[in-house]
Amino acid sequence: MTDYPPFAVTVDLVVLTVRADALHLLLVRRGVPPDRDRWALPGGFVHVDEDLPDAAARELTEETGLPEPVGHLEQLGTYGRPGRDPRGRVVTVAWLALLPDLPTPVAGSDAALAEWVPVTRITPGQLAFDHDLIVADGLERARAKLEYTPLASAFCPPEFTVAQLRAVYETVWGTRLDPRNFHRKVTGTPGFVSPVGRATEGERGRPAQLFRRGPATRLHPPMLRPEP
Amino acid sequence: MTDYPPFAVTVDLVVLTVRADALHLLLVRRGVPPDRDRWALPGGFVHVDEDLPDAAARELTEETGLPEPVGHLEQLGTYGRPGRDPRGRVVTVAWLALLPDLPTPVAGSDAALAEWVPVTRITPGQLAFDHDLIVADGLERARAKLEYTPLASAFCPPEFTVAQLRAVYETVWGTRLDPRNFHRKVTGTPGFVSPVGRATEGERGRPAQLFRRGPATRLHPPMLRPEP
DNA sequence: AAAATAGTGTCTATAAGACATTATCCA
DNA sequence: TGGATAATGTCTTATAGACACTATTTT
Repeated sequence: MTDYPPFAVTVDLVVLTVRADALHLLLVRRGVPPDRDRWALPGGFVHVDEDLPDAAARELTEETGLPEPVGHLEQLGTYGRPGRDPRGRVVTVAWLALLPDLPTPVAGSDAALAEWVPVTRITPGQLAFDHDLIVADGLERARAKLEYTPLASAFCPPEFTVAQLRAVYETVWGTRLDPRNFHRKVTGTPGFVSPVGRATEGERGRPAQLFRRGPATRLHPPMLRPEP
Repeated sequence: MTDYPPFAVTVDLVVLTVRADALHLLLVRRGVPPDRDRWALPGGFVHVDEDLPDAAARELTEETGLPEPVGHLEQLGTYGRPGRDPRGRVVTVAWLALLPDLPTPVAGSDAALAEWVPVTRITPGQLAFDHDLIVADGLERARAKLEYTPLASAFCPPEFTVAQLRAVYETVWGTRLDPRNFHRKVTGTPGFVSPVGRATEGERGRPAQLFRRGPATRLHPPMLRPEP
């Protein structure tokens, strides 16, 4: 083992949520060099005896202040270009997290410096290290996954309406979808959503049926983005 | 940097090809401990000043003896469970390579011990380390990517027929596809393949038109696997 | 001529796009 | 009652599945 070059291994998180009809990314302002006072992805070093998914989940709870696991967390990719971190040879395993809009805003130890930033506000070169690239990859992954998985519900609370789910698609894709065709597609695709049997109360207009995430892991057939 | 636990970082390759109507995986028999004499994925340590894609490409050429880059190489995922390698904390970045059936069989320095093994011959627990899991993930990735990308042509020589391309799909998916509907789909999807203008010669039956890989990076609409 | 393989055409079933209508709440 | 939102229905178009037929080569 001592014959081989030592690396530091970190995890970095692309944490996305939908709030106020805009896609938001969780960023932290770096308090220490390098890239001090610049925005960066939340993350940190992997512990000696820690598996990679555990490290990602740990950082996610630390940065969001959420005790229980909600939403969705998956590995995005690994970035290790020499020179990407001036401190030395650091390889980072990036993860993509999709979370509902949290009623409890971020609060916790590391979360004090964390902020939700609309992805439209992020400009190239603004982020520390190679985090621009990682964010771009994460956004494309999220957009693509909505096509052939039921993961849009990861952006929703446990019980949600078809209109809420449609808002997720429209926000993440930046497109408008026909409410009637969307309703037919969602309720007609096996396992996409499961009806709760109750409806919303106290809202404007006709009450909407509530649904939970269904058992399907893939959508058959997929819901494809409208072509440009 | 010295405050943080040191890791070794390796790359491992899931190299697939289609030969004799069967999907084959490139495996090496380990010549050194640990797991000596067991089958394992080709791979090795990342060099100090080497980017991860470069390390993967280097290992690929070393193990296959191919000088020029052919086929397709993409990052598959990163595996770092503590204890996955008895030598210490080793994180491996796994890559998926799709290659045409090479007229020159594997030959080269490290390639002497490399062999093409039909994936149906691989039994659980047969491979070293956690390579069973990596192979399973690689196979699923390859099968899924054929649905919505034109990557099946990465298994073919530069010029190929529709029947050859269909054989790739049938072999990777383990299904039979209707030749006429497949022909319509391939030639009708924009950018999937580009006609060369020549045909095969000296084969049995009517000569087949030759095609090259088209400019598309995604298939619209995708070619979905037949449901079970 | 027969066998083999390539390519085209036709009909049907399924799903998506466009859009009208009805249903049920709150103010 | 009117405004707002949810849900259903209809028509058209695009695509996939099933399958018949024609075309061009080798033997």
